[in-house]
Amino acid sequence: MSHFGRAGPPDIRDTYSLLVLNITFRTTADDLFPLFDKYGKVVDVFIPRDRRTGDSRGFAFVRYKYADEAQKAVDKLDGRVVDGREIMVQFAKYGPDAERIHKGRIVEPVEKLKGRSRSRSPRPRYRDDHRDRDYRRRDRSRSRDRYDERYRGRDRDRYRSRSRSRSPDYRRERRRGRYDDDKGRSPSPNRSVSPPARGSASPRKSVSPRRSPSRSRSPVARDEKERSPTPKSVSPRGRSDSRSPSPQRSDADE
DNA sequence: GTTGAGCGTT
Repeated sequence: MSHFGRAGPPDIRDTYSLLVLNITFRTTADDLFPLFDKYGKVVDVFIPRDRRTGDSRGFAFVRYKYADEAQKAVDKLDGRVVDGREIMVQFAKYGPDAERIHKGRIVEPVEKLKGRSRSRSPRPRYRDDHRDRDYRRRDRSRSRDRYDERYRGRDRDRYRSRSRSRSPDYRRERRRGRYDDDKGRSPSPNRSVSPPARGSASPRKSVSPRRSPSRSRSPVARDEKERSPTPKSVSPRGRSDSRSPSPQRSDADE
């Protein structure tokens, strides 16, 4: 039914892929299908989602059967507000398998229709094809790197596949940008493997400044207070759960 | 519950 992209690419003999950007994170293919289908024959609608979380990335791919209809949808739906967000529809350039050309068949309406409609979107941004696209890729990481940093090194390779092979030095730089305070972590190899005893590891900085005084002053007293905050009227729900009730496990975990 | 430049799967 509306499970587009669930069974993989249906048939891309001469379908034109449109890239829909700036869509809401909760917009599904079902919402885009009737929207794009009204302007032409939509072969398939696919919305890439996260590998780990499974959430939408914020963009979708709409495949049209004809380029004229696709172009029309781009001109009509591009810049249209969907779900309260303005979406941007444009022809997909980067494909998993060079959809632009299929078996010698020219499937690139962008060149043919490029001069047809110049009104792209109310929000024209830099579209540098031969420009240094390294900075843009690095820049967009600041919003989704929170996931990338977890599986970096595995699935990340496939993402880099579509891009030109870059030196390994590049990825170090981009990740260093996030850890500005990590500039001095290199000469401290033992620091990476010395978090066993947080109570005696860093006597100088200790852990948290807020809970530090409580512990250093009277660790037992705090425990008692947390365990029995108000003897006269204790909460029936058990607010003693304020902090992790199992700190011993967390210590040896990481 | 968050995030908003960009390009895709069985």
